[in-house]
Amino acid sequence: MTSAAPSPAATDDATIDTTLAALADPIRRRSVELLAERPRRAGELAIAVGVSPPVMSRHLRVLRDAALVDEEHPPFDARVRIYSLRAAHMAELRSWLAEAEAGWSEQLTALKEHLERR
Amino acid sequence: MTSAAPSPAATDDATIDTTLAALADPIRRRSVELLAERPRRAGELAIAVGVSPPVMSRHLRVLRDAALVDEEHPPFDARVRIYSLRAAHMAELRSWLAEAEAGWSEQLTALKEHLERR
DNA sequence: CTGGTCTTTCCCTATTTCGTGAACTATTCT
DNA sequence: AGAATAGTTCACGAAATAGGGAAAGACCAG
Repeated sequence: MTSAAPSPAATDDATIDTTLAALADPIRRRSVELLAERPRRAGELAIAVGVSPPVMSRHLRVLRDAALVDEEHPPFDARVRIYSLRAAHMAELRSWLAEAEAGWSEQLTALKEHLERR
Repeated sequence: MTSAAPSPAATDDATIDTTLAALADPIRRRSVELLAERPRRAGELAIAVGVSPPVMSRHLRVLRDAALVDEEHPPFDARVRIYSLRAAHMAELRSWLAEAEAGWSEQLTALKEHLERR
């Protein structure tokens, strides 16, 4: 609305919204799982998850915008892009989960009682 | 496709996929936050999150399909639907997160070593 | 310089989803 | 019975997103 918008930087654009939206896709989540083991190249990921390079590239872009992965050029071959996991913004998701679970714990107690009474 | 589809029960249809997809929406996540405090009626939620009843109803349907919330009719007024949180399928998300984080911890260790060696 | 490799971007179409407004079901109140 | 309430479902069009394939950009090897 106002002309003097805060204009959040692309790197800072990662909210819980974008994090969850990024992880909501099976291919992206699979990629994250693979990257959890060790950093990998884009093409390696494309083959591993079974998608074409263009599709993989776009999914990696989403993960990058969500600040879930980090892109880097290896010194030996500048064509290659090596992707690795960033833990930082995942912590935000974790804290949100923990907060929500705090509320559940109360209801969990009630649920347990309910189940035991059956 | 085939007429004899496995037809997964609506209650059992909750995978991590659907869980994350459900939580990816701001309105739905806000609803979950509100339900974490205490169970609420559908209309109450609609007003709280600032959406029209039809929209709220649909979002609640998504949360219900994801097995994140539970619907129940109160004894005093059968028109009302009271929604409450279900913790069960969220545990799946938590375990997935923990698994992914297990992979990160190794990389964090390696990173620390790398930084200390410089 | 030329060919081959790794990855991304662009154009296009198909599918999904969101929100609005009207209509509908079920239930309560007078 | 008749009107009002609580909530859901069914139209519709608008917007975002996913996938495929062609082509471009950047780079290494001969």
